[in-house]
Amino acid sequence: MLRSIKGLKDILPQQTPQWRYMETLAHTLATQSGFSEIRIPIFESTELYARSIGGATDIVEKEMYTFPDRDGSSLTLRPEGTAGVVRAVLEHHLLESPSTRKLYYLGPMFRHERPQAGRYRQFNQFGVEAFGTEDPLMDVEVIALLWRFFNSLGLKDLTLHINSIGNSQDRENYIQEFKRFILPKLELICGNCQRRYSTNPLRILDCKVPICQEATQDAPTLFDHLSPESASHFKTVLDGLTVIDIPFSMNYRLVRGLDYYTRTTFEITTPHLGAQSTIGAGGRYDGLVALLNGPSTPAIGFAVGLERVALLLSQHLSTPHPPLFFVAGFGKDAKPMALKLLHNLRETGIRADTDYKSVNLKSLLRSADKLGASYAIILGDDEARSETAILRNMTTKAQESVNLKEISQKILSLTL
RNA sequence: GUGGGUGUAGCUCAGUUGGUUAGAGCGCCGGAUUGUGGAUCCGGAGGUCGCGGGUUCAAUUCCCGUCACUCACCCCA
Repeated sequence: MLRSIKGLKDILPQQTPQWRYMETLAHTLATQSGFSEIRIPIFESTELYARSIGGATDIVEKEMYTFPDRDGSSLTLRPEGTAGVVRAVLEHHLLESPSTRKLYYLGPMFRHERPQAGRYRQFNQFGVEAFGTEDPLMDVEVIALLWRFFNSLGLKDLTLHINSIGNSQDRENYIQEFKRFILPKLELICGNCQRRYSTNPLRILDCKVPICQEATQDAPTLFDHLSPESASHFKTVLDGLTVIDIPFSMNYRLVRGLDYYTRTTFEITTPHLGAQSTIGAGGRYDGLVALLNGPSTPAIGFAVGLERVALLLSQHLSTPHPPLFFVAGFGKDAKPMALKLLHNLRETGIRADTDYKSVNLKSLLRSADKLGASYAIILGDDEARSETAILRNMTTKAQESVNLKEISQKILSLTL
C-alpha cells in the first residue's frame, strides 16, 4: 500500500472542523490586536535560514530539508516562519508603513526530526511578529495574544515560563563568566554539553541530563548579569503581565534554541502532551533584522505548534453544519426532475445531497439517514406526475406534499 | 542518529503450549411480500496473520533479519 511520508500526516474529515476552528480563532484574535496577515513561500534560499537561525543549532545542522534547485542553488523548506517574514518585510519595505509592522502567518513548517507524539516533520504554526518597537509593553501585548489564544480554546493547566537572556553584550559578558564557572566541571557533564561548551554554552543550562542540572545548580544566573537597561525592560514586562492578570513562572534556565533571540524569551507548556510539552514559544530578536542587512530594528514574536494544540482540543469544538436536505429521486420520469431540484436547492444556498447508488426508496432513505439528513425530499414517478415532492422530517417522521415550484422557498424558511 | 514497545478483516482486538476450513464485536452491503430510514432478526462480502529467510512432516504461532508504526532520548512548536 502507498503510505504517506514518515512524520507527515493527513488531517482527516473528522479533524478538519477543529482545525478550522483554531485557524479562524487565530485570524480573529490576531486581527483584533492589529496584526495583518502575511503569506510567504514555503521554501527560500538555504542561506536565509542558515544565517538567521544560527549555524550551530540542531535545526540548521541536521534538520533542514535542503535540496539543490535546477541551477544548482541551494533551497530549503522553511523550518520556521520568522526568517521568511523578516526577508519579506525588508524586500517589500513593510517597515515604512505603521500598518504593516505587525504581521501574522499560518502555515506548514518542515523539520527532519524523528517523529513522536506531538512532533512531526511537517507541522503547522500560527505565528506573529511585531517590528519596530522595543517598548516592553509590546512584549506584554504579544504574550497576551498568545495567552488569549490558548484561553479562548479552553486549554487548561498551562504554564507561562519567562526569562530574559539580555542583549548580546549582556550575554557575551555572562558567557565568559559561565564558562569560567563550568570549566572545572567539564569532565562531569554529558558529552553533548561538553561539545556545547564551545558551540553554544548557554544551552548547558537547559540540558535535562541530571548530572548537568546538578553541575549548573549553583551557576551564576544570566538574570543577575543583565545590564540595567535589560533588567528594567524585563521588569516592565513582568509588571505589565501582572497588570493584566497573566500568571507567569520565572525560569532562569529558559534558553531558546534559535540564535536570534535577545532579552525577553517565553514558552507556554502543558502537562498533557508527554515529552512535547511546549505548545507555543517566542521572544525578542532585536538583532535579526540588521543581521539580514536591514536597518537596525527591534522585534518580537511567537509561534504556536497547531498539531500540539489540536491534540489538546476537546472533540466538541467544531462549527456545526447547516441542516442537510436529502433528495430521494427514483423512477424514470422523476430522476431528471430530482437532478434539477437538487441543483436548484444548492443554488438557493441550501445544503443538499443525494446518493446515486441507491435505486429504490428504501435504500434512499437509508442513505439519507446515514448521511445525517434532517429532511428527505421524496420524488418518485407519482410525485413527478403532479409536480410535487414529499418533504419528510427525518426525526419526527412528519411529511407533507409540497409543490415543486414552491419547495426552495419553503425549505429556505425551514433553515432560518 | 540511539533505545524500548507493537504489527492478525475497514476499525478495536481475540486466538493457535506449532497441526489441516483463522475468529468476535463494531462498521460495510443485502434481505425480512414489491414506494418509507434508524431498532430487531437473518444472510453476505472482506485477511499473502507486515515482509523475507531459517528450523520442522507442518509456522500466523519458534529463531534470525528487515520494514512500518509508536513511545522515549536528543531537539523543538
